[in-house]
Amino acid sequence: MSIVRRENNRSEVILDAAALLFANRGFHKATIRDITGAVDMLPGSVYYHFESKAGILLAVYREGVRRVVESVEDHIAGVVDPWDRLTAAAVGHMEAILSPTAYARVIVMVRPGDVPELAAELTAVRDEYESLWRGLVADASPAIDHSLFRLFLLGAANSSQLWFRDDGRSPREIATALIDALRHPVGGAR
Amino acid sequence: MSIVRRENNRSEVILDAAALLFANRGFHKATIRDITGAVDMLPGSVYYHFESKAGILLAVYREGVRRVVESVEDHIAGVVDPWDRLTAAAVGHMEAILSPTAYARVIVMVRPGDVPELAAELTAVRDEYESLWRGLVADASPAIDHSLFRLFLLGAANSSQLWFRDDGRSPREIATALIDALRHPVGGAR
DNA sequence: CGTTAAAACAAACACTTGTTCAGTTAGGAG
DNA sequence: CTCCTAACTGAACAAGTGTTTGTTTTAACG
Repeated sequence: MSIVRRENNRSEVILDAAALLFANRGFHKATIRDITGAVDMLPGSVYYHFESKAGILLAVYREGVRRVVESVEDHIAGVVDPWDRLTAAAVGHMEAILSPTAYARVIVMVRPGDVPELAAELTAVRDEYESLWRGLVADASPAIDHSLFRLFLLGAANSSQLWFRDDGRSPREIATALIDALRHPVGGAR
Repeated sequence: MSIVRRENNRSEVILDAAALLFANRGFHKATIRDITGAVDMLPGSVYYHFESKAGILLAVYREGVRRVVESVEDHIAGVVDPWDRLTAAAVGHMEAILSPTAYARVIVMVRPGDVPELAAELTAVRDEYESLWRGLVADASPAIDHSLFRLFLLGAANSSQLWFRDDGRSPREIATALIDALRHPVGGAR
């Protein structure tokens, strides 16, 4: 009657492989065979652990968001000045979505619309994260519209995944430069 | 011996349909049958006009870039002040990539990495366009690194495709707000 | 008209996709 | 040891993919 749970649970291993492949190739180009091949399994075996391929993505996506949230909260902890908080949050965000761990990268790589059956749920998960930013932006109280400011900020940050290279600027430097660009005047007189 | 060229060339019709589908669903989720179905053809018929599915994408992509370039150049024509030029260019860019015509939207929707066989070529085409921005940014001469400034700017602009809605702010308003945010001080003292 | 080539059809091909499922293996419980 | 079941295999399936090929239709030209 007791539940038998072996410690050798490979569910997480599958998720790790899936996260890496989803992040690198996108959801559709990463096949079940790619994932199982990376962990020395057969295609059918994943269906003991997960309901479907979409189910794997959802799990990866949730974990990805969890890690970004964790990273951001770690960075802003104890920081009180609104703009310093914004910078800290940007650093946390950037480090997460550029991390080779790949979980957080999936959030940027696969767009909700890529998987129609999950679109609503993925958007909800993402929105929950963005609401964290709503507070951060509101506290810094920039001159322009808060909503646009947040969208521009996250848009610019996430796009870094397209051009970021390990031998270039660090995520921290990029994040700091981004907030600086939005905070301080850079243009000439009008 | 004379070349027979019918005026009823459906190549463009195919491209229009492909552009729309690529923009809405992405390259891999838009099938040849989707494209031909939209123009009342059979799957095999496109291979008279195009070498492959990737060939269609390349044609759409090139046309998309051509249209963005055209839009940007139209908007900056005659504008001399560097920051005004930047704003005008942003408006041109935004209107193009948010246009329902779909050609330019493909540039943002499908990333070079989505089609490995074409990655180099797509990147080259895109780079050619971005070099236009190199000049614009350099002329405005913002305080921060030109390269980062351009990447942030285009990243934020392109991400608007994810949240833009027809019943909200116009592309022009969004573009203007973006440049304004990067130009004027919005933050508190430090 | 008949000839010629453009343009599209019709039907398949070879392959990959996610998924299913009866059977096998292996480790903990009694 | 025996039983149980978590974990996985092996092999297939049905649907969908891009593409090819031989044939037919369509329109321009002499």
